[in-house]
Amino acid sequence: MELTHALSSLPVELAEEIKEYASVKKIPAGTGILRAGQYVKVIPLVLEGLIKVVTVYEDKELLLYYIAPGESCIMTFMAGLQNEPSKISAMTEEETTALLLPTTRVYEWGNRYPAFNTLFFIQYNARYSDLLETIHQVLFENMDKRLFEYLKKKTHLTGRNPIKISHRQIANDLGTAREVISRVMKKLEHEGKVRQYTNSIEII
Amino acid sequence: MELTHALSSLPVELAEEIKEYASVKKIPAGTGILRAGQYVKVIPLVLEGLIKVVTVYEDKELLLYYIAPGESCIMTFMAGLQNEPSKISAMTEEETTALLLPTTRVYEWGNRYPAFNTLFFIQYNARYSDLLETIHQVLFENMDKRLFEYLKKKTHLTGRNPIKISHRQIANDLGTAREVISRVMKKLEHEGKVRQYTNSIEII
DNA sequence: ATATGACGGTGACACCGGTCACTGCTCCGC
DNA sequence: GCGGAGCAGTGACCGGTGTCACCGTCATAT
Repeated sequence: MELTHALSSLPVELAEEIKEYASVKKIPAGTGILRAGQYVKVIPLVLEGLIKVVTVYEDKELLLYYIAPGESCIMTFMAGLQNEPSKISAMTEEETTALLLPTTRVYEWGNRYPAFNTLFFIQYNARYSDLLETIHQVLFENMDKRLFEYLKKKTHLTGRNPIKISHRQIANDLGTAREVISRVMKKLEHEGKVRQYTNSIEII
Repeated sequence: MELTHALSSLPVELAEEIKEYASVKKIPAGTGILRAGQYVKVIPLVLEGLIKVVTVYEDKELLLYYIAPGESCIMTFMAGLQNEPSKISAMTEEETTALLLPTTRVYEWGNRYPAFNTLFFIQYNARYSDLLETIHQVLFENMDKRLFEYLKKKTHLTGRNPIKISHRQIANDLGTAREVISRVMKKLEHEGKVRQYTNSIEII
């Protein structure tokens, strides 16, 4: 996604000002963007790539949602707004190019351009919905379905079908143990929903 | 909480305008405010009482969080903003007086008074954090702790200690079965953390 | 007084998922 | 080639919790 397109919903004047003060940065895959407990100085807007957001709890973690191109990590916005430390962690899942907005400017822009706020309200919205869906899955679905949904979402977001990922990775994202993933993967394979190759998994 | 105090963080001019267009309403306990799938015309700001917000999933439900005095149900805001149906349900837990803001005015106010947006950002924040905590509890804690935390929060929010509530109610809120609550309550009682009377529960 | 309905208590049971212990495989670096 | 690291597969086990069946108690309505 190009920069101009990402800002197309905003007044031209504001878009120009953003381009002036924000910087575009290319971030390699697997880079930590935000650690829980950390304070924040920039708000990223993803242009290309994929960021994943997780919550950590007593050495276990859980994938909360992904941030796709055109979206922003509002947790950083939130953290800056109330000057609170972040409750979540974020890292790049793919190589990612992002527009980095300095927090100080962001709040100023919000005051001067009402449309700028709408953008963040929409983001809050999306994240809230994501969390709600995560809750539903965690509480009401069993591993079979959670795992399958996870794989589907992953192929959909990355655009790759045999995806390269280890069982351990999946277990981390779903907040469970590796053995469990092994077991359930076998079951899914048996049901003809997935196929496993060395080093990768294909959805059918 | 009085109306003027609730609006004290806003510019006087805006507060006056709000008082002009919004209406204060007293709602009896147990009234449905918002049903999942419904569209919204007013945004409530709680002045007195307590609203609870739940999500429904295949005839089971789960308490997401409470809305205390001074807070607002941003899900209604969200629903109005994108004209989407609500994904959650809300009802009064206690008799509640609320300030009802007509959605059309709200967006206009957001445009004219930047400070008004901040108020909603803070609310979004609070709800996001609530959801995150709910996720932690559901995924990482067992029933013992979930139930105890639930009771603690309830006494804290209502200000009553022997609280009047049925096992079935609790089970609904925690998204589990009545028998489970019976069982775990016995355990908590045995551990000396709670006491059960006919019709009510006391925390120790 | 009796019937009805809501509530709580309880035992038996099954299932899911977390844990442990161990095996075998592949890919490296030395 | 050898050893170590990381990964997947597996069987055994167990604890938590959802479910079923059933009973006793209490309050209320008829």
